[in-house]
Amino acid sequence: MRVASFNVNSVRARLPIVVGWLKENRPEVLCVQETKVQDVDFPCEAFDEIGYKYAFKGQKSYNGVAIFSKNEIEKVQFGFDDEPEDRSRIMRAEINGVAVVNTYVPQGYMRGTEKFEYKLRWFERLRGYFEKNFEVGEAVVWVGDLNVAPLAMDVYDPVSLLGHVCYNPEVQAALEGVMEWGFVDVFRKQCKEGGHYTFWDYRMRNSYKVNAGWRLDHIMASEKLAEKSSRCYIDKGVRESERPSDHVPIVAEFDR
DNA sequence: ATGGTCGGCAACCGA
Repeated sequence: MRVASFNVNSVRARLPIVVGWLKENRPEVLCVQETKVQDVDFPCEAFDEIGYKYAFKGQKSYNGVAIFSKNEIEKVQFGFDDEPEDRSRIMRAEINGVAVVNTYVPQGYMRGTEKFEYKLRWFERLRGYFEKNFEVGEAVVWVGDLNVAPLAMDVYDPVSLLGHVCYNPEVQAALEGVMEWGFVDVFRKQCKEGGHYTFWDYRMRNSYKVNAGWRLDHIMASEKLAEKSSRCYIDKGVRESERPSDHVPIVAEFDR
């Protein structure tokens, strides 16, 4: 099965791109982040027409997560279990017997702020979430915009960017704390070379052209599932579209 | 490679 993750930066603004990408690629699972739409306004019809099922939770203007699948999406839950906040940042479901967790991790604004502390705490809560809801031996895939570049090779300029909220030792350790539950970075397992990015900042002129990017979007698989991974790639094709997102999809393929 | 652009939504916030 193929599992993909894509920060769409508004599912309505990017509707032709998302629908076109699903039609062309037909993955079993696509997780998206930053849908930026309230549930009543979610563009369901466009996905009905191409034979994709969906589950989503959003809010006005910010955040919002969704899962699309050709197959049944079962056991859907939003948020950190019973906690009311962040229901539009984390969701899970079961698809084809695989547990799928889709997250949009808080960006963190700046180090030394409450928002950054919240981001660090968010990873700690996530570790607890995996411990509580899943067994290390099962097939779990955790994907999303994690807002962390794990290694120096995952940012375009590791010297000047060191200390950024998405590239510093504290967030890297926070991510590592979740990984230690039993996850494998599937892209890094399949590709050892740096310079492969999933995000290019809109605010930096020509960032895409000069490949001034970051690897912030990830597909993490439990060891049992990661053993079955056969490919993992970043799909930059969507960049050819009109009005592309600042992120591109990442796709992982697992043998049955 | 050292800078600013988007999306949502109606003034700026968040990335």
